[in-house]
Amino acid sequence: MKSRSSIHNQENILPLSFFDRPTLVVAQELLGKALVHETKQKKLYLIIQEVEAYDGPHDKASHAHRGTTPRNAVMFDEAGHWYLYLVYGMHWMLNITTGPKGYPAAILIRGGYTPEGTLIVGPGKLTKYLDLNCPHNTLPATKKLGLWIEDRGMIIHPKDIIRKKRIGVDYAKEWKDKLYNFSFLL
DNA sequence: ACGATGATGAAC
DNA sequence: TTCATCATCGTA
Repeated sequence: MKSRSSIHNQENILPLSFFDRPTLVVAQELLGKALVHETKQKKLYLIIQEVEAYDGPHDKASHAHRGTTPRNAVMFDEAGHWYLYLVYGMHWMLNITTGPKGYPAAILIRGGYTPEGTLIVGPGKLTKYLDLNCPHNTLPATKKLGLWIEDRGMIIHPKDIIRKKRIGVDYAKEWKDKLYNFSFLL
């Protein structure tokens, strides 16, 4: 039984145990969950529609495959933490870390439905819509610190999950064709 | 098809 | 300290 306040707040924040599982499993289960950004001014959310897995130390598409650096260190740490970084000098990428401590993995959140049902396509557009940038980098997603993921009971049936190659990782040799991109359509 | 735009990491 | 690279996007 959930606590009374949890029900009243309509909040069911995904716990660390959700993220501390195989990355490909977590990636698929993130579809249909609500990504919430709350500040003093406003509360924004999207229903996660497209994700992409970066899994383990050998994945050549992953920032982690050359070992730990100041930027990617959070990928090696505990699951359920945000990894936010800038690409092309202008776009913020939002990732959530997965797997046990010491195992570098994360899931890039690439698309989502707005409350009005508009599909936001692309990780840079998604962070711009939610007004996200560096402040949340490395913070836990499993506490009420302004950015978290909620289960609102939406179920995406496995047969409705579209599985594709990852985008923008053609340099990743034998890892570039892995079907680590997951999405669904309403 | 390409330029914007700046952090990152590896080489030197 | 320099330099190539980049989990992208808007304009053409």
